[in-house]
Amino acid sequence: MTIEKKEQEHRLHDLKNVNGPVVMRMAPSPSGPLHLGHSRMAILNDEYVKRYGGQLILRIEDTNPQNIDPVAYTMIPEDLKWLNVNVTQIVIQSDRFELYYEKARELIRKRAAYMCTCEVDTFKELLMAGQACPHRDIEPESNLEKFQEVVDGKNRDASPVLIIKTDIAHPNPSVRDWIAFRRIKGTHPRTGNKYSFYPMMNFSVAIDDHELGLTHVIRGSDHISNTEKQKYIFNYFGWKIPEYFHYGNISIPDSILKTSIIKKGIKEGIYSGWDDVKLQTICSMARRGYQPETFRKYWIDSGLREVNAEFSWDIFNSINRQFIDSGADRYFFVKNPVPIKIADSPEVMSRIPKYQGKPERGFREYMIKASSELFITREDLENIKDGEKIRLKDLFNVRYNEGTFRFSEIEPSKEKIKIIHWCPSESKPFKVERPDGSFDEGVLEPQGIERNGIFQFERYGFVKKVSGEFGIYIHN
RNA sequence: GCUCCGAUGGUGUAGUCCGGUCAAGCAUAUCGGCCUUUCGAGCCGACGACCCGGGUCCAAAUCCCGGUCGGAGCACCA
Repeated sequence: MTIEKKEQEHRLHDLKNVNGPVVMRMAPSPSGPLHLGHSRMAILNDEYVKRYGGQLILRIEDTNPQNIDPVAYTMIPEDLKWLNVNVTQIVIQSDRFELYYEKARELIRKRAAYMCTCEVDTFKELLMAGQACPHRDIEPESNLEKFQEVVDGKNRDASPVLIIKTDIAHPNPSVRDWIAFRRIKGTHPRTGNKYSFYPMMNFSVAIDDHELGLTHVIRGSDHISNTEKQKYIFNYFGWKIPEYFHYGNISIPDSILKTSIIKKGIKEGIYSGWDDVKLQTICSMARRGYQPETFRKYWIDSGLREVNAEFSWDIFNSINRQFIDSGADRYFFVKNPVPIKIADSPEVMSRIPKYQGKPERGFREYMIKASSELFITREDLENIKDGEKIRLKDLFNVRYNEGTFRFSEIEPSKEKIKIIHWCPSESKPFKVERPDGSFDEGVLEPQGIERNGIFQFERYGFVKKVSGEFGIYIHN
């Protein structure tokens, strides 16, 4: 009997209620460029649109002028392009304020929304007690008037809000009569000072999800109660509610993802910019040598569950390794180099394959003079025992005795001995930046100097080489 | 305060909706071996899991109830 292993490909589960093409969206706020966490929703949405056909809308949610960094308007589409996410339409919410106002007026006329000028604390207290605020039953005409006044920017001193009527006794207090618009001070990067009464995310999202014809919305579990709130809008208008799926949040260890912290860090010089190696922004990870395919495979493999999970750098790096390994020629980089002299060695030509098992890729060749000086890492030197024989990879064997290396033989030993890498004396200084911002300093073999790109430095790790003297560590 | 969700090996997951093909798949980690020279890449192999209790059923990782544990979110950010 032969046991056949069934090859199981990781596959995202199907979406519910798919009838024909889907319309989906991703909706980042433009507080900065996209990061690793964002890439998940982008790729997952993209995968489903690829599966079913349809539209993928990028909707930039810039309805809070205090939370916008203008660079995001250009960086977000670039990040998505790099991730190979196929956006079919871009919608910017700040283009649509008039639409939101119009829908708000309709809701006021339906007695589904009202203007309120209660103090924040008073309003909250009433809500917690399940009591209506005195403004709740004011006639639509009066509300429309007040709404228009605020939209027109009159009565600057008060802090009016537009509230959506839901259920004042709803078991979840946060679902009870929620705020749809509030006044925000500050200049909007795209609309300037034209508007000051801004829609809350729950309002603009509900309107746009309908107006843009969304069929399926997948988003984080942090939106569960928002979905409930937004459904009130759909019901007031009699709109068809999209199919929602809420996935669990992924916590990404050892990462800095909060744009506010990143911006502060950039200002203070802790980070060199959005693409600083210490950050997990898409632009940084791209610069560091991560591949777009890695993001996609990782997120598909992780699946789409309602449970929260933890991101695994081990697995992510392992996937990336699969994508970069075959393209990465090997070179010797000796970190913390120590020059050693080999006694009694003959002149030898060392011929090292650029890629093990693929001679067609070529060789690195070095003529090593008799009794030459070479570099090895301090770590290797410290670990050599007196009397030990070791192999200098693709060169010859040496024996270490009382502080001196003596040539032993060219042919590889039959017995197992330690194999270490080395660099010829004419190697050049080279620096590698680590993901924590520290630097490894050493020497790189001469033939590795000219070429830039992704390489594996043997026994060290994969490095994205950006110049003749500098590279960025990717992972081992 | 309230609402919601989940529990599969060290880690990340597939399977759970529609119970049998699951004596549980994949990946990663670890360990071992192999590449007639990478301790760190690659290839091969091994190890290793269905939270607990009860119920339904011929049959439960899968359905129901209880418990325990864990997580998340919300109240003028998105």
